[in-house]
Amino acid sequence: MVNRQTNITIEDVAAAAEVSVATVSRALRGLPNVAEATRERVQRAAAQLEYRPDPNASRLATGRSGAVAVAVPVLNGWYFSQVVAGAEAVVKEAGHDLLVYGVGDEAGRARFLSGGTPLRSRVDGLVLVDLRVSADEAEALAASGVVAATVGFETPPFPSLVLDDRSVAATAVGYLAELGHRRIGLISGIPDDRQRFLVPERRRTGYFDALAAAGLEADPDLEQAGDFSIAGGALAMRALLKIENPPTAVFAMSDEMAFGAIQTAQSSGLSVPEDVSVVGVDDHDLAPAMRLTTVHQPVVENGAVAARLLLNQLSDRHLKPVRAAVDYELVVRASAAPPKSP
Amino acid sequence: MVNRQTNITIEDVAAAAEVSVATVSRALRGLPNVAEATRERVQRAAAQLEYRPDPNASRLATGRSGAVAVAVPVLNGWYFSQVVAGAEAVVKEAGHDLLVYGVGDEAGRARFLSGGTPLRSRVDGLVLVDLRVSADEAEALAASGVVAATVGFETPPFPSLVLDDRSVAATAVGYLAELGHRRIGLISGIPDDRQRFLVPERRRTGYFDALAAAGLEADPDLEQAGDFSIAGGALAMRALLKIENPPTAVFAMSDEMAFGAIQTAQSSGLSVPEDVSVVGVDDHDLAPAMRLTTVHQPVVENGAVAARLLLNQLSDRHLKPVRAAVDYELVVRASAAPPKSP
DNA sequence: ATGAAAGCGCTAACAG
DNA sequence: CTGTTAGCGCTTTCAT
Repeated sequence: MVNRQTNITIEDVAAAAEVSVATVSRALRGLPNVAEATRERVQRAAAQLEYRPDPNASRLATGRSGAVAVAVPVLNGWYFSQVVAGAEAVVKEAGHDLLVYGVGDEAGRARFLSGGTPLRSRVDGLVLVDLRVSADEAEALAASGVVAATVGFETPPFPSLVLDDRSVAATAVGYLAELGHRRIGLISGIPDDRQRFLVPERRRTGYFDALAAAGLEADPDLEQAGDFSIAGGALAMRALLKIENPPTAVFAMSDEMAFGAIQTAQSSGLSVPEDVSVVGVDDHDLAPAMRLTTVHQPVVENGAVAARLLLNQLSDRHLKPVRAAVDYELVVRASAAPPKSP
Repeated sequence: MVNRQTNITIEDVAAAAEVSVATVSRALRGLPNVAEATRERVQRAAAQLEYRPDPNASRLATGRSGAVAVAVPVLNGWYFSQVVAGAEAVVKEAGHDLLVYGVGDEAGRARFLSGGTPLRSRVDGLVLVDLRVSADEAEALAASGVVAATVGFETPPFPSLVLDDRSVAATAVGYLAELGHRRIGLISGIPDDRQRFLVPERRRTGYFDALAAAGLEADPDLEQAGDFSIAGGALAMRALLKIENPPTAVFAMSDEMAFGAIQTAQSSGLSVPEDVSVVGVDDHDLAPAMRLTTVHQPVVENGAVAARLLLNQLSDRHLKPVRAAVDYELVVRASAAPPKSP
């Protein structure tokens, strides 16, 4: 037995209120079948003793943890930190704890989902952000009693919040095409990562859709992976500017990559949008300062909505899982303009 | 009793390995006094059954939770999300769970620390980021058995990681003075928030130090609160540009505020650094793209170091609390230059 | 409406 | 080196 503080337990309260522990338990949790007078007496005693139920004991007894986790690929990407913040507010509001997992690479993801990390009885629910879950994994999760809500992709047994990435990309690229651009570059996601992260693939499809709709033909040279980071975007742009017939406009799948692209363009002596136009996705906090034209999505709210979806499912496990859609909108600022006529 | 899955318990493993539960417990936790052969048999059985110990049961039995929490004022500020990310990696590496708390306003902070939120037995330790803790609160925390590590300020009984904010500010402002600026504005923190957040006050002192060292006199009109946000920085800059004799250079206490300031300057038709110089603090991911001259600090590492400090204290509670210092360094980019000669 | 008592699954003395 | 057993603090039948 570890040396621990003497803490007030339910028995102390029971003694003080001169009732049984069972009654204390009922009274404090607002359960029925407790005389009002008794309840008040118990509450007074509890308050007076500053009694705080031990969460672990009640978790053990009930099988629920009162905690939910949010798992993201990385914790310090802008998008993910916003989503986590949104989820945290809702989860805390509902009186649960929030665990966070930065799942990182593929190995981490698999370990996380497959129970190597024993999620079971650690959390009641899971918000999975942009993490692809196979049907098997989803089933395993469900079987181990955790319910999940996903944002960024659908996972059949669970409620999910999705952004129509294809249309988002098509909107951005369509805008560039309308402006008159005929060579539109693409700064996409992580190379060879289809397993893990569906977003890039879907935005890529939207890019091709928009090109086709504008009667432009795709050129594989026009695509560079940017890793969803500022540095990655900068590198991708560097590569794009080096090709034989460089693009006059670039669609970056995230604002952070767009920022990197702008940085590269400027340090290569090109001005944006005069020499090259750039459009991103997200509407990052800094997009106004960078005067970036981008497709807005309500990132913080994404986290909040996902958390709510999860909480609903938690309170009624037989609820039919819903599929919610994220609203998005093109925000025109000053990083895209018609191409210079030669 | 709630309807729960039939999960594999330690008894199942004991039965399979034909030993007692105590032996299973010892074997699996790597405790001494277990014959190697027995240990292996137990491990095999556990693996075969896919046994995962129930954390709640062991928490209840041991009194420790295997989890630590990190509390920050807000979750979606850049600095804080980086710190959280750094802490998460270390904490997970050590096999603990990480809870996050966005403590927000003063009320939230007080509730959080005073046990209204029963932290006790929820987490073993706490990383407190830029949250001021009174001696009483610290004592209460310690008494309830949680150990904390703090970053951004010192809290006597606990280990802490501090940045010499005064010198940081003096470095930035001194640089501006050296460049020849004589009217140097200050974009500071949250007005009337001394209780909660010490950073602004200390950086403010450094600002005055540097002015004095350069033989410049302080002018109250030159200070504006910026709320540590981009929008706040933008507003503060707007105010600064409106005063009678506007500054030729501005020191913003954070890069995000500096970004806001740059944005305002530019949209007012001023160019940076030709018309007005701006220096920040942090070395934000986007500082290179914004060409911001700033004082670098290793933000992610701050979180990692704090987490390590905590973990050390956790594994040996009689360790003398340490006080670690953050390294910082002026990074010169292109947002500051000598003032225009009139 | 209330109480007694049997667990929840695991750990830690204490014996052997 | 291993087993027995008594809790950890709370919830939940089942009686009353």
